[in-house]
Amino acid sequence: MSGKPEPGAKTGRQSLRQEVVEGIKRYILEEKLRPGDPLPSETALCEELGASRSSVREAVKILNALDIVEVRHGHGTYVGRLSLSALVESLTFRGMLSPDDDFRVMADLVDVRELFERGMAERIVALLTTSQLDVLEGLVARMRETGAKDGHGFVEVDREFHAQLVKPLGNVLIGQLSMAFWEVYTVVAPHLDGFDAAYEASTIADHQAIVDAARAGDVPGFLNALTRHYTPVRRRIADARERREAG
Amino acid sequence: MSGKPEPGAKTGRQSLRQEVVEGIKRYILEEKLRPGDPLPSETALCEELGASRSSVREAVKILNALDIVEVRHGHGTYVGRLSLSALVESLTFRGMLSPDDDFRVMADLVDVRELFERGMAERIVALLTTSQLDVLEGLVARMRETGAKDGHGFVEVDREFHAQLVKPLGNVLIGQLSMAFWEVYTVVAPHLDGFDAAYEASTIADHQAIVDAARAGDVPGFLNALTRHYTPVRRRIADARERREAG
DNA sequence: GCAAATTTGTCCGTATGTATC
DNA sequence: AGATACATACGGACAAATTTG
Repeated sequence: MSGKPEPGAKTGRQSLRQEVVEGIKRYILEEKLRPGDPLPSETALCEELGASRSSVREAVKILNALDIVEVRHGHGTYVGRLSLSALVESLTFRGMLSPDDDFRVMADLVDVRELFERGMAERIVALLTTSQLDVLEGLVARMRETGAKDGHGFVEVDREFHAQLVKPLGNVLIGQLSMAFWEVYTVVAPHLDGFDAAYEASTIADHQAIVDAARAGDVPGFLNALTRHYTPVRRRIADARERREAG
Repeated sequence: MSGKPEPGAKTGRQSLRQEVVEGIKRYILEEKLRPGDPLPSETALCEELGASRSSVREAVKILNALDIVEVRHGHGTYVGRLSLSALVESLTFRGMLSPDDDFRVMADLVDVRELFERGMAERIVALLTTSQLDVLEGLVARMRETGAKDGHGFVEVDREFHAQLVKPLGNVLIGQLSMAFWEVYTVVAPHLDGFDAAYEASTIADHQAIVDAARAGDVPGFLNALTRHYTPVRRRIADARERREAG
């Protein structure tokens, strides 16, 4: 029980930390805990899993990075929200790291976002209710008001628009991935030198066209509107890339 | 420099650990390191970032979970591969956790995989070279040989097939996401009680049909083949769900 | 508002396992 | 085999945050 790491279990075992990680995961599964439920304190986990506090802490930090566990200082440890925050962190850093390939990361990102909306176009148009369409219309209206003065607010409304767009699908994974990519895009884009973050005036009209086509049940029109919306985004990335290679 | 955590910086700051996380990321960015490049040792990072080993270790473990950093015991710390391993871990656990909603996670997963291939159908058919088609054909042939005797080998070939299918797109994100979802699926599926993991005999024929359509440049046929391939997968998930709700 | 209790955050010192030379 | 450099793990102590009486 003291310093020694269990000389009895000499059989080739993983790092103790990894054992603790699996132990905590197993604990959550076996106790059938749900996001937000409290976990034993660090000292309690030490006893339960037979490890020192350092090992338990490192394990908890790993699970925290994956949003499997949530830690509140001076309060306790809880089951995490299981969001895709780890994907955001990882992809954001990848976008920052690549020295000349960073534009490709952004292009790939936008491609996937467009793919989600194009590929689900039929279902989106069919499933959007009148009230959901009104919400989208309201967001476009907010774009018109916010657009000129507040850049940050505009971006936020834009985000919400695309979140609402894929919502009727009922596929939570698509929604979360879409938002994760959106977040990565907005974080990485400003760091690309020569990147023009300004939104074209046409952006608002493009969003309006998407809503109009959806309301009319016009799938081809919906797809056309998506093309008009994403083309300038792709164009901006390509322009910035050329500008760097040139200048 | 001793025990106290810099009383001078009283301005509302994050946890020191998070500071160290950001510090290490900044170090990699500023030094323009690439995956595989060595990082300073833990003790060196302690000095450089003004933190104790515990804090540095916890920070390194967090970055390790995101594959931003890779640790080799007794050797050193290196820049990670920036894979999507964190997404796999996170989604896998989500699939295991949900008490009755786990089938939905799987269904969402399969939907996205199919969406990738359906949405990119035109580009895939157009971009697949003859040699790439031969590779796909060879994988189908290996399915025929491996199929009966070795279930695990079959699954591996299946995985490789879909990896090769999205490869010509040149969108690394789609390829990695596709493989990540595939991995989650194969890990979670066996844990769903009443889930029939056996592959239908038609699976091989469905893959062959995909190759044939692609070789013929027949996009509608390619889409049909994808439908035939994914329908039984979706059916199996729906069956398992009904079986649980019934039994 | 204060103080006590609980819990996480941070530090240090030391010993051990592992890989390279 | 020995030496060195590194990550792994332990245990104890104190600081900081949060809740509760």
